Amino acid sequence: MTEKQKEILSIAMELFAKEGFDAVSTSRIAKSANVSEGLIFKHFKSKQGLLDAILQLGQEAVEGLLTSLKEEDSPKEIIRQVIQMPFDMDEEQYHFWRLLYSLKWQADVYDESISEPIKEFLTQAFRKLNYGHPKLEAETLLILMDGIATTVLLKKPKNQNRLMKHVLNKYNL
Amino acid sequence: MTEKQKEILSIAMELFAKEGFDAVSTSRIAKSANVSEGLIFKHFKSKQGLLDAILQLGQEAVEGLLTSLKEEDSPKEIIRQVIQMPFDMDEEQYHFWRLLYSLKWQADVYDESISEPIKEFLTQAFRKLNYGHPKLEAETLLILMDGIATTVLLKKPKNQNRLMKHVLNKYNL
DNA sequence: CAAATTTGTGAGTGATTACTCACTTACTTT
DNA sequence: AAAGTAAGTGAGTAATCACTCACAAATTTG
Repeated sequence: MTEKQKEILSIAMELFAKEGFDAVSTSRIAKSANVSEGLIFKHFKSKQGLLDAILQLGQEAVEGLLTSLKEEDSPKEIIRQVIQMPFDMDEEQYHFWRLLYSLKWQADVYDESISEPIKEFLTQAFRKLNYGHPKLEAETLLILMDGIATTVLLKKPKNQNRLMKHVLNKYNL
Repeated sequence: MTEKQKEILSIAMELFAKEGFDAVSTSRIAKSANVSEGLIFKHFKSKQGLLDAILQLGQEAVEGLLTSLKEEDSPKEIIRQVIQMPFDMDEEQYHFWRLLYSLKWQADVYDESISEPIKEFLTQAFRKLNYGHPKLEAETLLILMDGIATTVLLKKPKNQNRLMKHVLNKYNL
């Protein structure tokens, strides 16, 4: 991948995440990335193709995270890691997730395939801990994490740490 | 308010909610509402003005809900009502909330003024019930409700009732 | 009833959109 | 070094965008 390709992807992800896919024009992306507009279409075929490439890269990064979860077998540790996830994101992850969350609301593009495997792990973990309704418990925790991710992505609250500890405490961690 | 005005507002809210503010053109709104495009601008000045009018109406409807919460003084009942909120929406409320939630992700328009008063009520309720950290508890519940509202608005899950009862059960209700 | 105001139309506006294309420049391969 | 391929440019395109405006129809007011 060329330097300019990487630059286009990086700038586009940041702009899409901050302002929304529809609100950012290919001409603005080209200017911000110091690249001719034509190059975007040479490499990514269309604006949608550019978005697809961004999502593809992010998806692969997420799968890396999942692998480390898979190797963990202590149920308490699995739950702890899931709860901690939204609280430690670097800037690139931050942009990716913000983009992904904003795309949920665009017509019919919602995709829950990312959280589905995590739900499986959580269900197993709650079952091992003898929770009454492990699947429902996993769904509820995931929904809570979705809410937490949303507030972190949108509001960057100051007392994230207190919130995290409070949630961990609710699950005796 | 004219019939055509109401029609414009209703159609625009539905389209904005389903496809996003940027993705819907004034020309499409006019066609869907069987109205000339000029009329939209005569009544609402700009596309942004149309959005503002929609949000204004929704805001007023929400304030009605808050009033009934205010009159409730049993802490358990307050918490129960907050938890039940996202599970009973009529179609118009559904469109309004979906629009509001999608707008969160547009650049810098996020507005938490709607949930702020609810947070106050909840904090008081948790305090009355001798929870250790009533404010943190209220924040956490609101974040969970935000996550639940998101899944209801996006996925319309089949077993909403089981989820609701599970959450109520977590708060001994 | 007449005047005035409001409601409504539809053809137009310049600006911006995603995208194309003929072309040059840089790098690889033989 | 010659030929072939990939990277990159920038001016152009038709379509669509939000918005305006001169005007007509309907309604309200004096």
